[in-house]
Amino acid sequence: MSVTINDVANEAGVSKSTVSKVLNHWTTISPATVEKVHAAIEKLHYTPNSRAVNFAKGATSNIVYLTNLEKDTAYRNPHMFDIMCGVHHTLSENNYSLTLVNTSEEHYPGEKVSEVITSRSSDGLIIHGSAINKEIANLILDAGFPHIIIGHPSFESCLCWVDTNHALAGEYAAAHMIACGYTDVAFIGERKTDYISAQRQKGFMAGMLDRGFHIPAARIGNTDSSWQHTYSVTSDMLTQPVPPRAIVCENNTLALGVIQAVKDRQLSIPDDIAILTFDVYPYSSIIDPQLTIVDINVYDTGVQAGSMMIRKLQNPELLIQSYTTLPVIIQGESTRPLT
Amino acid sequence: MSVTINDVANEAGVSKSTVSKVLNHWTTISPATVEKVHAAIEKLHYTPNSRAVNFAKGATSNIVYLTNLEKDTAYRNPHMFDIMCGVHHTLSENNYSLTLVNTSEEHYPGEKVSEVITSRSSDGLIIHGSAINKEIANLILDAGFPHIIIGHPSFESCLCWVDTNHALAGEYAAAHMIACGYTDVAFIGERKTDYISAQRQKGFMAGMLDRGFHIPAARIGNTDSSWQHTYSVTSDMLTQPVPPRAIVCENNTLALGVIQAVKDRQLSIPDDIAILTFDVYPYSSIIDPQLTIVDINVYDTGVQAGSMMIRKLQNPELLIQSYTTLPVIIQGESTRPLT
DNA sequence: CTGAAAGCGCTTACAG
DNA sequence: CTGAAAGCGCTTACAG
Repeated sequence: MSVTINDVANEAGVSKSTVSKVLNHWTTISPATVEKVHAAIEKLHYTPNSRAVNFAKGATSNIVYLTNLEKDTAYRNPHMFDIMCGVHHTLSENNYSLTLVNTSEEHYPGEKVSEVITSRSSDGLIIHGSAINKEIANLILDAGFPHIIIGHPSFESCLCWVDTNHALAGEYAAAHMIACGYTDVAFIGERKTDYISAQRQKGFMAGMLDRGFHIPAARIGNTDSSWQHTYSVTSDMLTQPVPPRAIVCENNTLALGVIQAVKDRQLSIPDDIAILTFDVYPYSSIIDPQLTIVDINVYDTGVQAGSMMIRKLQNPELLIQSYTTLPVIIQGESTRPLT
Repeated sequence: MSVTINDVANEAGVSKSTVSKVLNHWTTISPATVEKVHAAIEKLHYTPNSRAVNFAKGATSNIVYLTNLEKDTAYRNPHMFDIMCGVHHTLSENNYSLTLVNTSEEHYPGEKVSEVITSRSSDGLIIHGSAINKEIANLILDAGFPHIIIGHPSFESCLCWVDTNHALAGEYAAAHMIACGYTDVAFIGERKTDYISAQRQKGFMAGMLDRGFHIPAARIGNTDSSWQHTYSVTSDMLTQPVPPRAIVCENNTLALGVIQAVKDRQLSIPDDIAILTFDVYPYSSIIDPQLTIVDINVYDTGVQAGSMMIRKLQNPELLIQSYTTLPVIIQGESTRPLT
């Protein structure tokens, strides 16, 4: 039917071993032969059958992206797909393909991972943080299967992972506020037990302190993440004898409550109260006023995870546990340099 | 190294042909033999090497999802990923895997499609409407490669596609308005040349007419999609001697302009003016008031596309050109039955 | 109902 | 620098 390596060998007048070596860029082939083989390939429009290549080489040039995929996941968690696009970009540059595997419909934990590992249908596994658990960790570790987890697993292990440094993003927030001239800045976060919120707060406070400004406890508000609670915590802060000059909100949802509390007090943003938040959310664009945001480039996180996977594949012994963060300030109308 | 079909054959005391037949559910094997083979498989924890299976069968059990993937695609076009999740769901139920291929970084149009087709790395191609063009169409058609396009291509062809019936969604909007008791309903859409807007308008008007209500031209507003224009078109409509009782907005972005125009006139939603729009957008949830929406279940569109692909694979001659739409009314606070 | 044998299209030691 | 041969682990006519 379709043209095979034998047809090319015949056309070029060489053996199929030689054609294979040309295809795989062996350096021992004479330039003249390489030339002949290429001419034959062109003439016959030959493309290697990847199924045969995979089988002979014992590898697939395919990586699995393991995550939870349900109706509406795309709306609720667009970040996960942005990460995926970054992963895809790097892998595709390195001639690897990316296959999706869904853990949300498993019959038992680890079902899909065992399938991937035992069926030898891919060379490595990139796992979104939301899909990792101990069962999966053990399967991977026992099999010695190449993997990268996106997001620090919540349990101790010698898994390979990449994660975002949220404290660093908090420092960026502090740096921006100081650069604008705001020195009395409050922080509205989630519960103290929320990992990301706590990290951002820590980084923010450290960043302020490094620049000579200590943030007192009265300037820190912890909420249960609800609109109502955020509104009331913010209102309390604004009615103190000396209200803060600026507020860092730990996320966009909190920002909605904070903005309303500020507006209801007839205060102007940013002239009376400046506001900064983290992460571009799907609805960031219609928040009024347009907020200044410390955004984490999660696409880049995906790109990094892809590179790590390529390195793992070349050097399976490699233990990777790394923080990779690219924070970006997106300047909105809710902060402005004091003149 | 790992356990092969030969090991299983030895363990079970049969030939590897027999093991293969059991694996492939041939009906000619005696129950006793099937039993023995299964026992051996269990004992050895055997899983077929999918690379070998693919090669021997001349198929991959893999489908490619072709689309544009860039940084921020996930935020700008979450619908595309929701469709993808639907496709993945169906394929995975049928033991097919889904591999992502990106057309946005091609060196020349059709590059990725040729690769997919000639490398025989997948059994079929599902193409998101945004990625289809004539080059790709010709490659697919010439190769006779199994494919489903999601979205009616803009050019004439005998490609297989599935698409959404937007006129039907328009009819749903009309039905909902009438059910609430609103009979004098305006429609605010995009330019007349916008396909989706025109279809929705057509369906809406037909739906109203079917129920005995003719919508006059003065109740139709076409905009250039900008906030400003939408605001002014709406304002004009509201200042007519008899303003409409309800407004159907062709999308959420238009709805933002419409809502502002209504509010600025001190009119109450839905008591003075009821509002309905189409599609759940990422920021639908924070629009105030929460809008009543005719949503298209695009996950279901993906599910349907997946089924179509499975049918195509079983019957390659099948020509599929079908509208598959599952509109859903999401009741918000912007419409309410008149009592 | 079962098995021996050929074949799927490559890669890779190995010999020359 | 090149080629003959074995091998990768299955499937599938075909014969019995």
